[in-house]
Amino acid sequence: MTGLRTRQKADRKRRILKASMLLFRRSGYRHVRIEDIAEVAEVSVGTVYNYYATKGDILIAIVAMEVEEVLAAGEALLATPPVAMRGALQALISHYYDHSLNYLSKEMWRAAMALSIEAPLTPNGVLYHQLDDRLRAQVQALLASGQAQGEVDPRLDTDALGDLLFNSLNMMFVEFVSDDAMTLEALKLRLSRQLDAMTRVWASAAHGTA
Amino acid sequence: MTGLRTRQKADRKRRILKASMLLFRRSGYRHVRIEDIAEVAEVSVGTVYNYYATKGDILIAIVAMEVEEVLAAGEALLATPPVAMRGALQALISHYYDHSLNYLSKEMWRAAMALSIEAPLTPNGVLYHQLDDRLRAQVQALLASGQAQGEVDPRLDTDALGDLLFNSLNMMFVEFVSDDAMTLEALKLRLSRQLDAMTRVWASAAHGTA
DNA sequence: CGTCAAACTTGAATCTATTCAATATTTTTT
DNA sequence: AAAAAATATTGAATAGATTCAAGTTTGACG
Repeated sequence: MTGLRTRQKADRKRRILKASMLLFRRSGYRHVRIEDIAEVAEVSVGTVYNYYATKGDILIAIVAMEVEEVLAAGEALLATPPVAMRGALQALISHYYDHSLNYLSKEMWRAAMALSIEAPLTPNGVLYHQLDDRLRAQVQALLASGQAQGEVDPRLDTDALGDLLFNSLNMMFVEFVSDDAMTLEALKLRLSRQLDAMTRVWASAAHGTA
Repeated sequence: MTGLRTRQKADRKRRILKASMLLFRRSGYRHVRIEDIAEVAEVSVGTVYNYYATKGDILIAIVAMEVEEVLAAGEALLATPPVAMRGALQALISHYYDHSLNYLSKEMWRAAMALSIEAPLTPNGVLYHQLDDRLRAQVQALLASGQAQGEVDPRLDTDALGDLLFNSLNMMFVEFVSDDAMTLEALKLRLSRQLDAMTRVWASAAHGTA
């Protein structure tokens, strides 16, 4: 049987995370004070800091949940090799986007991104960047698998193109969360136009239709 | 003749900005307290806030100086239409990168980016995004001019491709400033690989060499 | 000049994230 | 099961950005 202390620890940590999610979504990350979280989680301010080193850590824990789910879904998509690259890319990335507001509000995303940029060497920042790298690798893997199937011109540098595309989709996501008025639809439309521009070229190169 | 008050105002504002640049570069944005700036600028804390609404405003003012210079140099490059698109893009973007550490340290860039993301609606955030948009427009204009000259396949959507490329170069810059060990060389190499991947395809499309 | 209003400056007070020394609880040892 | 050790909790204290009421300085006008 688990020791009392171990159970209490897990329970307190869960309560703190749950309270934070609730409050962050309701009132915004910035506006919520540690004191508020402590109150809802029924612990003291000091205890919150026993479980999470900073307020930002709590937020990044929520981001990690979000991204892990998206990555898992991405793995599933990658498991069945794509029929058409253009559609597969659109599907993968759209899924990233569609899932993004499940746990986090736009304001929470902004705060998380700001954190990861401002303090890239904290455990937080490192974790955030690792998640990004795994997403990037997924996009690159999809392109590589398309190339292996002859869907993509074999002369293309799929790693570089995947890098290019991932960077862009990531930056577009930054702009999406930076603009409360921007819809998912608008975001996906912008993505779509870039995918068209990219893949139209590939096609012409691959089939020699110039 | 200018009133005394007007002159004093300009003088104080300049002193505050100068003191801030000095201190930010020497000790890092985070580490510098408004009190330190006030002391070096020989004004009180309250006065600093009379000229800049927040600490971040001072930083963004420095960023704006930096980016305005880069934009001006970019205009010059655009004035003489490119001979080879690949080289022109590399030259334009390399210039952005090379100039970037003239006024700002990596740590200052990180702080500025974090600010602009976290608070996109403040005058600060808006200004930062406008600067970004002007840079983006420059990349797109270069591509468009290359297309007008027949350097780039006329069927390509240069706005979308410019958007794609700009997003990527911007995100790579984020990663550059997030990693104190990363050199400008490494950054430009990564860019170069993406440009190769992009332009190799265009060339084959444009010249029908597939 | 002398006076008044407008525009500035000032630093003490406020608001929050974070730290830390004092307690309190749980586990281990005897 | 008492004592000692290990581990957690607590909230008061600290630090630094920002605010604001009170006090100054400047410029306009007689």
